[in-house]
Amino acid sequence: MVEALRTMIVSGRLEPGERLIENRISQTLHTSRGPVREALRELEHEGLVQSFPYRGAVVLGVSEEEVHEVLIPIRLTLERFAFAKALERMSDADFADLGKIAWMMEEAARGLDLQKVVEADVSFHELVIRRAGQPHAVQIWRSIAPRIRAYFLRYGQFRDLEGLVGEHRALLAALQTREPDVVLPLLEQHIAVHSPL
Amino acid sequence: MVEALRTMIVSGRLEPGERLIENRISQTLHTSRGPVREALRELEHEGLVQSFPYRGAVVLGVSEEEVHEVLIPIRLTLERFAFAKALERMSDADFADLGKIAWMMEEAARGLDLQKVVEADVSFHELVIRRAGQPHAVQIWRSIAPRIRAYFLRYGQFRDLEGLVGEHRALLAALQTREPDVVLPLLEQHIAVHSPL
DNA sequence: TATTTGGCTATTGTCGACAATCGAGCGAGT
DNA sequence: ACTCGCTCGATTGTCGACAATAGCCAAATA
Repeated sequence: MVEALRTMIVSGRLEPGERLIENRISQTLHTSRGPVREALRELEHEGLVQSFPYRGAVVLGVSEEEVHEVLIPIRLTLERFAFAKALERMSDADFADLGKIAWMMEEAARGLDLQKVVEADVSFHELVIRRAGQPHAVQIWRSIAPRIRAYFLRYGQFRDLEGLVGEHRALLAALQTREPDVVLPLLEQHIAVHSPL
Repeated sequence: MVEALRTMIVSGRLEPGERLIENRISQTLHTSRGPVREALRELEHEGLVQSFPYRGAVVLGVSEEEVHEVLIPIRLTLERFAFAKALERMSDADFADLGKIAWMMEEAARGLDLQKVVEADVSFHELVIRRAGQPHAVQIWRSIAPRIRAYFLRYGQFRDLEGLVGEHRALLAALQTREPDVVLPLLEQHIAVHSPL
């Protein structure tokens, strides 16, 4: 139920600056104001929404500058650590899961379904970060990823989806070598180039 | 009202692993479950609490490894950017405010009031970050700072409080020169040495 | 004895109603 | 014309009651 509202915003159906009235949302979503409030708070913590006491909430935009100068560098710091940490801890089952995600991404790319591609992309990275075994790393990832995703879905023109799939396949292969010197350079290039996801 | 619960946790009155039952909390805080729920969600987004559907929430600990290998590096990335950005935008009134905070910190340090010292420390950094004019930077800071603060208050023994004050005075002076080459090295050293805050 | 099934309790999730607050618009006085 | 204060509508903040769920324990069963 929270998910519904988030996708409404992340997918860009709501424009930045648009007001979010709890009552109206609760009606269109056929629920009460309680869950809506929680969803709004969650989105606020994800930086997609800003709310003012007694005055409501508005959809927040993401500037290119902020993405490139704040979100991406932080993401890089986070993932560099998480990937290095996860290397030793990934099981064969994990690699299989990553392969499955890569496959789903490929399917979505073939169908030009940008939404699904991005979704798979996020899952891929989140799975690795989870395997780092550091709860706070996951926590921070969750608070940053939605913004990058929103930026990509809103302003990102259709890029080289096939190439994106290839990069994740390469990342997976690199992870399987369990060699930091192989994984980290690849990761940095992956994040820097395809800046958003 | 949210603040009350947060300080209960951050200040270490609640042990990691302790269960947080909405009903009990709402009673001890003389409020209803609604605000308590919101507070818990907020704390969850700040990484101080973890909650499981239909099973409640527990206080989360912060491991030394996570602080040093995740939170501090991310904080460094964030502040490096924010300070550089804020340099050009700080007004004399801002410098005056920073001076006031430094003074309050000194008072607290003299009285060995660790809680107040840390509070002033956080304010100092948040003010500069706010002046960077990048909403998302502030957002991320808010989601990271409470954890570092909690770590410091819980496990950090009384350190060189006077020295800490001095470092902030130096930071302020550096900011007033508006020279990145002066500020950034000082900042990096400040964060790295006094690892928490 | 091991296992499953059923109810029971503690706790969170959801709802609708009411209270508090903010800002806009309006009118009176200068 | 301008400012001050007031009322009023829109919206969020708070509350108490009820519904849904997960985990536990005992009883029934093989």
